[in-house]
Amino acid sequence: MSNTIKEVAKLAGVSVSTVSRVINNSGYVGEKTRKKIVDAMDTLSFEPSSIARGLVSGKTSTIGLLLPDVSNPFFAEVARGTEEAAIESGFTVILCNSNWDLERERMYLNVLKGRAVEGVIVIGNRSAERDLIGAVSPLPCVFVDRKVSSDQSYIWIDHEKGASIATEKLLSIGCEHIAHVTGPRKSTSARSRLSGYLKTMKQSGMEPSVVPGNFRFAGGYEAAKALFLKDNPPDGIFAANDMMAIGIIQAANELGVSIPNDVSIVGYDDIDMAKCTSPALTTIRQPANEMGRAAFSLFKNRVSEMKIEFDARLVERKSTK
Amino acid sequence: MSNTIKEVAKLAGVSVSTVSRVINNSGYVGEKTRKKIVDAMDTLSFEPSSIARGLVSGKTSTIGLLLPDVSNPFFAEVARGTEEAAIESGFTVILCNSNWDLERERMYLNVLKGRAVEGVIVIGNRSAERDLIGAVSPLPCVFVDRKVSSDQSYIWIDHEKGASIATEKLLSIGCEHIAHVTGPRKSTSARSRLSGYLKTMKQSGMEPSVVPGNFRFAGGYEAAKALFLKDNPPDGIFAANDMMAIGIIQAANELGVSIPNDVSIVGYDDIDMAKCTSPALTTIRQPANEMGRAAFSLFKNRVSEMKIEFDARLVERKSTK
DNA sequence: TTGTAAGCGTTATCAT
DNA sequence: ATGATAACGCTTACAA
Repeated sequence: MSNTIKEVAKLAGVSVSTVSRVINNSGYVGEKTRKKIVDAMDTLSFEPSSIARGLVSGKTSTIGLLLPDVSNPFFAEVARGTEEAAIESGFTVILCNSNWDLERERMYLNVLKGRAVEGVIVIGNRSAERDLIGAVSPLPCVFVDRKVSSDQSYIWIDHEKGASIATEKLLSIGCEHIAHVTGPRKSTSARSRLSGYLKTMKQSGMEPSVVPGNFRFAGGYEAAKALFLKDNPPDGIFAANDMMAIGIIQAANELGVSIPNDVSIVGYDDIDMAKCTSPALTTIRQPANEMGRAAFSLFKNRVSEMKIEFDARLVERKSTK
Repeated sequence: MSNTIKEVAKLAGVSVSTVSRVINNSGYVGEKTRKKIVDAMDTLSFEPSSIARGLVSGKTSTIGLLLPDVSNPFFAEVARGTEEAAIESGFTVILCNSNWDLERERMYLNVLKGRAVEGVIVIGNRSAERDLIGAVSPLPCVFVDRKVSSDQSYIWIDHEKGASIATEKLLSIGCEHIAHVTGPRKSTSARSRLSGYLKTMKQSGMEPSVVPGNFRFAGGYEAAKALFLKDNPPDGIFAANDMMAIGIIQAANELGVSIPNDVSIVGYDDIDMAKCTSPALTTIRQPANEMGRAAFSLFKNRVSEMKIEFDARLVERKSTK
C-alpha cells in the first residue's frame, strides 16, 4: 500500500523535507538519519507518488506516441524502437492509434497534453503541419516519416527516392507496364512514394497506372485482383508498402499469375515477413526500429531543428526478375 | 499553451471554483457565466491538468496494458479493442511490450505502479500467476487469455477446446500424420493449445508430432521446412497461431507441397490476413477486439472475480480438405 | 544537518 | 449562483 512521505517522516521522527532529501539524494543528510529514514521507507514499503512529483516539477517522464495504426508492422516496429529507447531512459510512452482519423488525431493530442507528457512523437500522421504543431505546442514534437518545414525536429527517409529506386528497378528489368498501388491518400509518405513513382515513369516516358490502396494486406489483394483481371495486366507492380505487396502476391498465386515471370513485384518497408513470402519479396528497406530510437533520442536531447535522414535502399529478392 | 484554471478564471472574471464547476458539470452555474467561461477556455484552449486532478482525486484515468509483442496481430487487435474502450471512457492506456521477457514484465509492472495507473490489463504473459498478482497488488488486474485461480478477473477463451476442434477437423478429413507447431514454451495459451492437441491425438490413438515454434511468421516457416523435408512428412499441420500457419503455407508453396492435397493446414486466431492467403487459411477464430474491450469493461466496472469466456470456433476455408 | 513553509493545478467544503 | 479556502503528496528555497 502506498504511504505518504508524511507517514515516513513521522515514523522516522524527522521532517518531510529530510525524507525528500533522501528520496532524491539531494542535500546533506546525516548517516544515522538517512538510515532511520530508509528503514521507515522499507517497513512502510513507501513509493513516492509520481503524480505529486509531476505536479511540482512539471516533469512526468512520459511521452506520447501518436501513430495511425499499430497493426501495421512498420509502425509497430517504429513504436518498438521508440519504446525501447524510452524505457532505457526511464521514460514511459503512451501509445495512441489515430486510425488515420483526423478527428482522433486532434483528440489524442489533447489527451496527451492533459496527461502532461513531456513531448510527443508523431508518426505517419495526416494532419496539416501547422495544425499539428499548433495542437501540441509548446511541447517538443518529433516527426517521424515526415519532413516539416519549420524549426521542428524530424526523422526522415526519402520516400520519393525510395519509390524512384523501386520503379527504376522494375524499369531496368524490362517491365513495360508498371502499376503502382498507393497507400491512403492522406498519408504523406504514401503521397511521396506516389510522386517518386510518377516522376520516374515520366522521365522514362512510360504511361503511369495508379490503383488506390490502403497499406493493408486486403487492400493490396483487392487491387491486384482488379489489376490482373484487366485486358492489359501489368508486368510490374510497385506497392507502396510490403503488406499490400504480400496481398498482391497472394492474389497472383490464386489467379495463377507467375511471379516474377508474368509480373515482378516490389514492396516498401522490408518487414520481417518479406523474406519469407513466396517468392521472397524484393522491397525497399526502411530501418524502422532505428528510426523509432532516433526519434526518442531527438526528443530526449531536446534537439530542435535536427533532421536525421535515413537511407532507403533496395533489397533484392525473388519477386523481381 | 496549457493554461491553468486560474487564468481561465481571471479571463472570465470569475473564481476558480466556478470554472471547476463548469469543467465538471457539477453544481449550479448561471447560463451567462457558463458561456463566459466556456469562451475563455476556448480562447486559451485550456486543458485541465490530469496530474493535478489525479493528486486531488487519487484517480489518474490511466491503465497499463502489458503484452508480449505488439507486432503479433492478435495482440495488436486486443490492444486496439482495449484502447478504443478506454478512450470512450476517458481513460488512456500505457502500452508495454514485454517481448516475452520475464525480467521486462516485472520491470514494466513497477513502472506502471510508479505511474499510478488505476489498473493493469495483462495479456498473454509468461510470469507465474502469484508473481504477477504480487507485483501489481493492490491494483486491480485483468488477465486476458489466461485463466487464473484466485479472485482476479479474466477474459478467457478455451484454447484447449479450440485446439481440440482444430485437431479433430484434421482427423475428420482423414489426416493420418498430424503435426503441431507450438507457440513459445512459456506462453500459457500456447501450452493449452499444445495440450488440446495432445489430448485429442491420444484419444484417437494417433502418434503426436510436436515441433517448437514461436508465434512468428519465420518460426512457422522454419518449422515447416524441417517438417516437409523429413522422411515421413505430415499430411496435416495444426499451427498454434495464424502467423506461423502463414509461414507454413509459404514454405509449402516454395517446396511445391500442395495445400490441401498433400497437407492440410489449420491455424489459430483468424487474423485479417487469414482470409487472403493462398489457399485461404482454415483457422480457429478468436474475437480479439471484443476480448480487448471486455477486458477494459471488466476493469472499469471494478468487477472482481468475473470471468468472461469467449468461444473459439472453426472457420473453414481452403487450406483443409 | 535539519526544519518550516510556500507552492504546483485541481476539487470540494463551506460560506456568502 | 458564486467565491474563499483547505486539502492532495511532493519539492525546494530559505531559515535555523
